Amino acid sequence: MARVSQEHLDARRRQILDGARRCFARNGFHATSMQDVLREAGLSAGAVYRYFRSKDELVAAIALEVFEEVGGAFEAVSRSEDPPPPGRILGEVLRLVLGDGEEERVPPPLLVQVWAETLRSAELAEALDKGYARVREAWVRIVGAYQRRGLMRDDVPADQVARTLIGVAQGFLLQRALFGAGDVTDLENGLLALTSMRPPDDPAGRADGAPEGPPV
Amino acid sequence: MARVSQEHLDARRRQILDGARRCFARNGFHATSMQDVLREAGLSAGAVYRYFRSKDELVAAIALEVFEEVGGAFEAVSRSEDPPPPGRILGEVLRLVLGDGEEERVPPPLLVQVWAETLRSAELAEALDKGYARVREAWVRIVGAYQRRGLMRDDVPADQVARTLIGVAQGFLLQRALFGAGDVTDLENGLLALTSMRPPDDPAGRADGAPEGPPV
DNA sequence: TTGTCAAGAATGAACGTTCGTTTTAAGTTG
DNA sequence: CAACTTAAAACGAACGTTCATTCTTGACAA
Repeated sequence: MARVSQEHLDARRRQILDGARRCFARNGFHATSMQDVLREAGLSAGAVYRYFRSKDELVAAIALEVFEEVGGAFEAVSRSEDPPPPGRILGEVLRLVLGDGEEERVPPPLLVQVWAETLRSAELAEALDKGYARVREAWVRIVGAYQRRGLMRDDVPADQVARTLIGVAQGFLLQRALFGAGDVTDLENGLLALTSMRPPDDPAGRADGAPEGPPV
Repeated sequence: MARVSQEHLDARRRQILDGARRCFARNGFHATSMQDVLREAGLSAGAVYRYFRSKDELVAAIALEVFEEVGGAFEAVSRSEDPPPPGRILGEVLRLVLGDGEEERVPPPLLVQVWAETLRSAELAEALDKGYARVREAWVRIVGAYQRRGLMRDDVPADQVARTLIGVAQGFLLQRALFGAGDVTDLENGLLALTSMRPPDDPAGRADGAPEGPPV
């Protein structure tokens, strides 16, 4: 038998995934042809189709990887018992997702393509739903900690705040993909300014009052 | 002459755009074939190609429409001299974008597809850049008003706060597209809670101090 | 160690399909 | 009838995928 080592098989698979990632990040899933992927991976059609049964399978594999990496970043920072302010903690998440300087992790354009593809694939939608549920739970705990410590009014359901915070991170990643610019520090500052706002009808700045009527 | 009235021409064009919008919102630009568009619009190939020279032109027309609608919503609410709190004003924007109950405006899934396509098209990227610049200017004015009134610390550049707020709206729209759920009211509440936070090392809740060190 | 050999891995030309678009002919309207 | 719109068939190009073939690998006999 001329069976090749498992490491070799894994490396080949990764080689294909990496090449495909570059293509997909550059041109999206549908505008990238298999020929493009083959060229970028430096392999022939037959070789690639030994590792992935179809283009769809390749797309799904990459999308699931992206979910894993992004979801992992969101959960990794939620372990703290004494959570830092929202701006800092979101900054940590984003630095994990973007790759801290040296090695690039998830290119924001690829993430946008994955979002778009998720709208068309039931399999991806299910995976994203599960990942999102886990992330949301983790962040509900963070918000709960804020509320228990009296740092945040607790008459707003923690889930709504958690979703808003996750949305802030997603919006930042989207802007990174679309406009390139925007440092993580800018987001940290922006959120810092928002969290330190003073309700307009309450110049004293009491934070746990009901400055503008109860939420609906 | 069998020349048809201008109204008829406009109506036909709109009929095509509407059908294509439904298709694109459902399946994305690339997974939608021209046959799909023709069927949905109830027209033949020859008819459609009389109004749009190519599929790309049709895609661009729809994307530009979406930019116009979303950008318009962001700017429409920025006219106020005495801006409401961020949560409320963002709620207004989103209700404009989503269509206030009755008529649907921009379906969030279509918006996600437009974002993805913008990453591949220089023409769309340019249009989005211009629209984003205008929206950002408008929101810098809003944030400036907050800061001038002492409602928000002014040691954070208004542009960074504006971009963060725009990101909140984009993140909400993304979640609407991906998960369907999430009411605009939830976002208003979430932002209300965030803006009423108390800095952790400053229990008194002074809003214009420097509760956790100056921004970088 | 070296040589042999079969099985697995990789190749790339070719296939059938489907795409966006064009062409041609029939239909419609003032 | 003339001017113009619509329908539908047909086109070339490009796509994802397959398959007959060649190359490479690693166990094993000597």
